[in-house]
Amino acid sequence: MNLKNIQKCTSLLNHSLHIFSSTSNTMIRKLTSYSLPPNSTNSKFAISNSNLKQALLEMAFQGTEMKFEGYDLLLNECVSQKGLIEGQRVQAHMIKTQYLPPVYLRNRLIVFYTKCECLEDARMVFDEIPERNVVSWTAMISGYSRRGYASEALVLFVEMLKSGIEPNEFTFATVLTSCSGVSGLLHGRQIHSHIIKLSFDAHVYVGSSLLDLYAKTGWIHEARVVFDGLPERDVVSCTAIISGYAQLGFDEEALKLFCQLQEEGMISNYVTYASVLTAISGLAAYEHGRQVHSHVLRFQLPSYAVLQNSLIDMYSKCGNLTYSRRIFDNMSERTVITWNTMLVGYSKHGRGQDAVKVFELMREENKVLPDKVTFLALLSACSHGGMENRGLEFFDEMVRGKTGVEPDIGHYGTVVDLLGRAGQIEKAFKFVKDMPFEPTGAIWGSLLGACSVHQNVDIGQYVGSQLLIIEPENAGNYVVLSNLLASAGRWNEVRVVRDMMMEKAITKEPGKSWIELDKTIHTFHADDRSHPQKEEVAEKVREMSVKVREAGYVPNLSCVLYDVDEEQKGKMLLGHSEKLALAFALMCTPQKRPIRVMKNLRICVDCHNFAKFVSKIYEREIYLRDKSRYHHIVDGVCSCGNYW
DNA sequence: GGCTCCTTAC
Repeated sequence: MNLKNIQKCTSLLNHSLHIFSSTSNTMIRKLTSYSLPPNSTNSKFAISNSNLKQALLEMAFQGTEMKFEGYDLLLNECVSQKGLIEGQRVQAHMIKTQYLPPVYLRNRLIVFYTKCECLEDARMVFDEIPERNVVSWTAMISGYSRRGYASEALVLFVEMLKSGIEPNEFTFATVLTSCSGVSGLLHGRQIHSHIIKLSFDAHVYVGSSLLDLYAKTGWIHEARVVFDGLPERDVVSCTAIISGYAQLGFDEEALKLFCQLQEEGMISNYVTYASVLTAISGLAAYEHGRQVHSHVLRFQLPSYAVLQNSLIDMYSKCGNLTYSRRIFDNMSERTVITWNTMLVGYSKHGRGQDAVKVFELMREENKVLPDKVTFLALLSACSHGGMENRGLEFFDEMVRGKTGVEPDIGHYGTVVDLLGRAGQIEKAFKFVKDMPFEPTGAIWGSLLGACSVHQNVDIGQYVGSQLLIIEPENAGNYVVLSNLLASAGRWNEVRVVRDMMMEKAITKEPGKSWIELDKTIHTFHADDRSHPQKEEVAEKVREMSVKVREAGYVPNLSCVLYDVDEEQKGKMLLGHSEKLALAFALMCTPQKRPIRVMKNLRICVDCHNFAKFVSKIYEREIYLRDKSRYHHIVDGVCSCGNYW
């Protein structure tokens, strides 16, 4: 567009200021301020391959009279290209040529503005529609909901009902996404009955949205009922229910359903794979993970960052950091989650140096800014990797406002962990007392753990008493505290703590371990009597126990929290689920093959020690993943350095 | 013309 046209366009737009009153003054002022066309080579339309659209746009800029079809085409293009300036010009053109757009075009304008993240402008258009129809309302509700303005969306939905416009399947599918949290469930239920009343409950999109809402608020059973009741299923509804299970930690159910639906012919998309990979990561079901990856490669799905990120996470949680890093290195566009996932991977594997290197790479590239999670992962990597000073330096940078991320309670917690792990109990204790937040159960808990490892009974006793006030229901706290007191011979206090525990009838989350064999998950509970091969497993454990004792293993009886005699304690230790899983793995896998055992809680000291002996005697590499990190045990030595 | 599912940390 030449200079003459630019001038013409500008003066025409300036004219519009006083001519039209149908659009509010602020809007006109805003639009006229955009009246200078951008350099046409920079314009998104300049690279658009449609000559027609280009011609139309230039006509519009020059003030040529336009009709419905022209505006329609242009706005459509503006929406898909997210061309904010171009779209504003199109609206400016309507104003200046006194064109009064029908509802249809005004709805297009709402969509255009919401897609360009200009919600206020969208609302202005919405407010000025003389006869709003169901599409106008839905478009505006969708705009609010997409941008995270849930309550605005709900308010508008209620206004819509009051105004007498009846919602349809589009409206319901949209408005349900604005219901989340506890109050969301309440609204969701009300909307659900409305849906049934108006007979939209058989609609797939509505159903997907509805079941997703139930899943997100924790009502997975209701979600499943909605899913099973759908007359037809599509990828999205299937993904929603799989993801629902995975998000709530029902990993086995998620994976099972995925396999079942796949057999029934479901064609997955990248969201489905990302969702099921979350479950696979939780289970560390390596064989399933590899299979999903090969599916992704075979079907040549485009390299969506979301999918790549979940693959990185899957490999890291299945113990194969090399593959994680390979995918990471091959990515052309990394998001902050990509970097975080890689950092978390190194952190969980105790590879602090590598984590710091990745973080430095992130800073050098300077394409993506670190966020809260980045620093959480970085600090925890320093902590697990024994890099106390490096961690403190990073934290100091945060406190001095040099990182763009303000430290929150979570970051303070990792510093407590860092100091405690390094044996600086007093410093850690002072840090907790001086920090600008009220200490949480997690923070006292990590400090208590450190006191226990480094045998600081005095601070430990104080920390423990604080912890029992905040988290009286957490059995683990009682166990650690009573063991610490026992190790110092303070038997009376041990008795008090144990009595408190019994009195409050605290139930510990049942420990379980599992392994994957030929894509089947075998789960073991302590003293398992349910596994079909329980006899052989028990026999194998006895055999292992004899062999490791010969090699110098001594049972650590303090890991038993029940008040029974020593012989009984020894027997109970051998019933721990990770030992059963280990035994089963030795029985069922060929010699020399690495063993991968997963545990839902933190591994106990005795089992850790036991596994080290097993790795040496049976010549097996053992990958042991517990709740907080990875233990890679080779020839009797663990990557965690005996501290976790 | 306006719909649904999405990866990291606790």
